[in-house]
Amino acid sequence: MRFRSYAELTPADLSALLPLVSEPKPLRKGRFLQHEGDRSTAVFLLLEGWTASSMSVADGARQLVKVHLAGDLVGLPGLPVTAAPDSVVALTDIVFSRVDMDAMGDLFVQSPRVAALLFLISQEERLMLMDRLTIMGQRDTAGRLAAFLLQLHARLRRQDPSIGETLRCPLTQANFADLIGATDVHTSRVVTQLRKRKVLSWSRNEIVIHNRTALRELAGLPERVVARNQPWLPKSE
Amino acid sequence: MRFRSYAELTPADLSALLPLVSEPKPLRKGRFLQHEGDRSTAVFLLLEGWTASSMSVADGARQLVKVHLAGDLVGLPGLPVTAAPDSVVALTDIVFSRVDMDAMGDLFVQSPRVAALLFLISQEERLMLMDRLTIMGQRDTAGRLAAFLLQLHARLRRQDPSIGETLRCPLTQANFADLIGATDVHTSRVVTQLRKRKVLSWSRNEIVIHNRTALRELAGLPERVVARNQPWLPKSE
DNA sequence: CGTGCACTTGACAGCTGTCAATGCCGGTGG
DNA sequence: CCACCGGCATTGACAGCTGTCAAGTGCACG
Repeated sequence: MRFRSYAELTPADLSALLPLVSEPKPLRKGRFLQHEGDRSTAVFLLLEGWTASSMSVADGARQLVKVHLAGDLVGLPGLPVTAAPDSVVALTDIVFSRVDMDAMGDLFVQSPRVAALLFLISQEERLMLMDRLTIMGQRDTAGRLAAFLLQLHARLRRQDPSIGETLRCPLTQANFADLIGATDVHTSRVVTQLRKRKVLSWSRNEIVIHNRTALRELAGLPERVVARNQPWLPKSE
Repeated sequence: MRFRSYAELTPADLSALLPLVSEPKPLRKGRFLQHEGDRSTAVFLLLEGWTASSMSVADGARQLVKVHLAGDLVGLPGLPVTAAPDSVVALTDIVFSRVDMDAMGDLFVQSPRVAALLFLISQEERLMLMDRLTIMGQRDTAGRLAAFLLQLHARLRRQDPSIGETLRCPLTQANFADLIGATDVHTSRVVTQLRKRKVLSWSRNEIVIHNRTALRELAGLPERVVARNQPWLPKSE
């Protein structure tokens, strides 16, 4: 669970979270959780698997805005608007649950601490988007790819520290291209170069980082360090 | 105030907000509210004027991540991390106030409704970043400029509907270049083209939109419509 | 063994960055 | 009142990264 990154959860906190989720439902790879333009601004909790949210522009091109991992809340940015801004597609077979918004309202009343943690997580999402925006504006394709790999690796490693420098993921090179705003062709060329320079190895579903320093230099952004247990957070109960 | 975009504020709501802000302080144009890397992760409320937050990458290039207007909270994305991720510079003479984080914690306890509104505003910020990310990945400089102008105009118009199609702002073309990830030289060329096509006029501090449809097409993203008075929001009191 | 998806490679064009010089305008000082 | 100055914007020439089109390879799966 994302919450634990910021503070310990008491039993009371955990029970406050329970009403948010209903029964888990499965969905096949390739199916959509939501389409852009949908009137229902639903929120989901991803329980297993990978999803991606994408936004498409006039000429049909699409940008992958975010990759969701198990434990991530999906759809929050659609909350303030009347139509879903992004499509959410399952990159693998997944298990998800719908989040009841009335329960979300109650959460703010009954568990200020958990609400504050949810707030913190949203700020972290903002920061990740700011980083990606900066990278997109200032770095070439190699730098963009490096930055995204580092960000994704950090997220995966938070879930499972035992992965070391290995990144197992269902994303294709075309997916990475959509994530960093490049074409699949050019992304392939860049990957080939990074392989030649022994920065990483990259086979179908497994990427291994060999030279993290080189990736950091390509990316050009500092690592973000999470601040845990902030003193201003409301106490549990 | 941003909050009013989403719901009416009762007197109780307003009084819940008061402890957040201390005495207003002025700051000269060009001075910094915060530097990237600062250990203090402070939050500010901008009361008058314009600020911009920027992130710089290894080679010295910098990306303007966001332009803040009066009423905006500044520094929230720095909350989850130990060092300030962005620098905040005053684009004009400004008046600001520091936000007391303990009061922020109390806000979650004592006014769930206002906390939920703060949460909604953060989701809106996320959405704006997602839009900008998509634009950066998928559109050329003309499209990026168009999209940013539309987004900025919508924000200004929310504050003051009487501005019509005119956009008065202290941003230079070099600022716009940093905002959309282009060089000042190329931005100037694109502005010249848009002028020739009678899409807009652009003089030092005043931009007038003549053909909004053309801008929308260049941008390639739909307009976002705010959903007010959502039923799940906690009631006041 | 055939089919489809993912990836690779080559050739070429175009958008955009870089370098450099010039023009414009408001503010300052003589 | 006029000359100078600095910030901002414009224009030209050229190189380079990246997109596009197209063909080909390799691997997984039925």
